[in-house]
Amino acid sequence: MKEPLIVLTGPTSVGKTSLSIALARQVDGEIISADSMQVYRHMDIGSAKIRPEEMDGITHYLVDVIDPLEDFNIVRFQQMAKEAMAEIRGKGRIPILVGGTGFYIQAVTRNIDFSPEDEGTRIRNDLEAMAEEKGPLYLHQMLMEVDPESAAQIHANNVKRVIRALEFYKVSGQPISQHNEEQSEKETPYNLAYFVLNAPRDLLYRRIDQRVDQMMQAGLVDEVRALQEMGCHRGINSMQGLGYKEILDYLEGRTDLSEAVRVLKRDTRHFAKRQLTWFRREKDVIWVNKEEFDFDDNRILTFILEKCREKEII
RNA sequence: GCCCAGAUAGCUCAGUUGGUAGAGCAGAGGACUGAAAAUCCUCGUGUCGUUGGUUCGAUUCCGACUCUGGGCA
Repeated sequence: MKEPLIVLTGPTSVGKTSLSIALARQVDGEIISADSMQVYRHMDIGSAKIRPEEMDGITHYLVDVIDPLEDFNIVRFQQMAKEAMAEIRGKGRIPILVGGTGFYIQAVTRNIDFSPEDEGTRIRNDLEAMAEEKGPLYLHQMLMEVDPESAAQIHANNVKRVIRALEFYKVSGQPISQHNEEQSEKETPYNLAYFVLNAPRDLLYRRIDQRVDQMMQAGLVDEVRALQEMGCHRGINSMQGLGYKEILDYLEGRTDLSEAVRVLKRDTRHFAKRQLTWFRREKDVIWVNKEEFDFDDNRILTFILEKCREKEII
């Protein structure tokens, strides 16, 4: 019998957090955060991080574990998530993956293979410099020569993706297109129940706008200023998060505050849309449309538990 | 009351030397396998304010009207 794993996700501000606590209570589970920003310490308001008192005694993993100046990525996430799952299972409990970073969830549920690459970053810096100097088409040409299949799939303007493909080829000697194809054929090693919480688009957007206003009232500007004083700047991974890059733009005088807030709301709406696109593509996902349950969390929870029983997870 | 300037896509506006129109933003869809809250791609028909006139033909020129700014009384 495969080991059970519950996933609870959905677009930003749909209401995952409160539901996740109730779910953990019901199934005797512990929560692993699948969120690329809540891993960082000192980034509480902007990442809408769960507060300790909200946890209601449920153990959380991968929240507040990385320094904002440190680099974090999907490989480290996958490794730490696997360790957390082992620990939870050791206690006889069920791991629940909760968060909005679809790529991170996929790394776990499909157990994507990331082989070690130490020299990656040096190559990456060289390629970035080259892109800067000679333009995106030049790099795309380079990719065309070593991995025509990837070159056909990746748009030349998508410099990050082109660089990664080139980097992969240089380090492994294998085209990334081939690697990706192999990985995409993998089946999940878990007995999986993958729930995507969703709500009507206009409602979702209204909640996003409201939530940004609440973040501002809660002192987002002060939080970002403190991070700035710790040495954080827009070049590092953690400061690419929504709420951080916009407020940094304001603090560094590139824009005024009302414009920063406007852009933050807009980009958060765009982000929610991209999250939904990602989940639509994932197979074997159970959609939970809140309006079908009259927005009643108890009814939603009952439905989720029912599905978990069907799959013999609980 | 008079004078001037506007009235074109959900919003801000461009434009048509008269042959029924296009940008940005908003919005929608998609990609994604070591930056992923990142990065990238695709998608624009709307009584061109209303109504007469000139014209083969008017959103474009002329008149009247309505509304919105601004100015003068």
